[in-house]
Amino acid sequence: MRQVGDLGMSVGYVLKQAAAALRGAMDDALRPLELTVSQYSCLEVLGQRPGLSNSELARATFVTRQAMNQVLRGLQERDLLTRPAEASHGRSRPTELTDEGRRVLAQASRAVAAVEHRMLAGFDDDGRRRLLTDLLTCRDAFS
Amino acid sequence: MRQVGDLGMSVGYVLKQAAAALRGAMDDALRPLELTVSQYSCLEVLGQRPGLSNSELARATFVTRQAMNQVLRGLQERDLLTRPAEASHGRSRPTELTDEGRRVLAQASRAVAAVEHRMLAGFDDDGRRRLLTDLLTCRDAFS
DNA sequence: TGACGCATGTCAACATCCTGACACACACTC
DNA sequence: GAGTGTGTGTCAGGATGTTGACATGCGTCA
Repeated sequence: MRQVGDLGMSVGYVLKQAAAALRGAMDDALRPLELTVSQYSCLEVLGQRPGLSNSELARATFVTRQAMNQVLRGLQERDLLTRPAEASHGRSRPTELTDEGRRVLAQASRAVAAVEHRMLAGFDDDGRRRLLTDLLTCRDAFS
Repeated sequence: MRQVGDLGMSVGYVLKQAAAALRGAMDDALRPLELTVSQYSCLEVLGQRPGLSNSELARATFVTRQAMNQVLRGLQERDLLTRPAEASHGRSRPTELTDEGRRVLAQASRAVAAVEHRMLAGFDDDGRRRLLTDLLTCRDAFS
C-alpha cells in the first residue's frame, strides 16, 4: 500500500470516525450532568485508582499535566474532589473523590455505560472481546 | 452492565486510546510536511471528491464549517487549493486542489499509509477486514 | 409577489489543549 | 556538602475547535 486508498475503506479513517462519534455521544450523555468528557475521564480514573496525582492522572487520560491541572481545578471548585493544600512528600498532591464526587461519578458512569452499550449493540460477547483485543493491538503498535 | 467497569476492559476507553495513539503518530508523520492532521484530512477528502464546498468538507471530516474555513484559508494561503472568488450558484464555492496541492497530498498520503500499515502490522487480511467492519458497526450505531 | 425555511459563508467570543518556560522537591553521585 | 537528573506543579502564550450570531442566496408555498 503506497497511499491511502478509498477513505471509506481506511481503517485509520474509520477508527477516527468511530472515536469521534463515540465522543459526541458521550458529550450528549454527560451534558445533563454538567461534565465534559475530560472531566468524566478524570473522575472515572480517580474512582478506580484513588490517590493519583495530577501528573499521573494526565498520563492515564492522555493529556498534558497542564490540561489536567485545569480539569482538577474545575472539579475541585465544585467539591467533587479534594487535594491536600500542600504535599507531604515531594510536590505531588494525591487526589481523592469526595462523597459528592462519587455520587456524580456513579451517575456519569451509568450514562457512559449506556452509550457504550448502544455502540456495542450489534456485537455478541465474542465479538466484543475480539474488538477489544484488536483495538489493544492497534494501540500498542505505536509504543 | 450498569456502570463502566475496569477501564482497561472498556471498549470505549480503548477505542479512544487507539484513536489518540493514531493521531499522535499521524502528527509526527505529517510534521515534516508542515501539515496538521486536519489539513491532511481536508486534502485527502478533496483529492477523492474534488469540488466539495467548505460545509461539505466540514461534514466529511467531522468538524464545524467554521473550523474548516480556517483550514481552507491556510491551505489556500500556501497555494495548495483554489476557490473561486465568488460563487456561481448559491453561496457555496467549490474547492479544487492545485498541482502543488496534489503533490503535497501524494507525499502526505504515503506518510499516513505507512503509519496505518504500522498500526495494522499485527493483523492478517481477514483480521483487517474484520476490524474495519467492526469499526463501521460502532460508528453507525450512533446515527 | 412575498413570507418562510434552509443551507452556506463568515465574524466574534469562548473553551480547551498544547508547547515552552520556570521553580521547587527529592534522589543520586562525586 | 555541592552538583546533577528526574518528577512535579504552575504560569504564559499560541494554536485549534466550538457555540452563537448574522447576512446572503436559493427553493417552496400560500
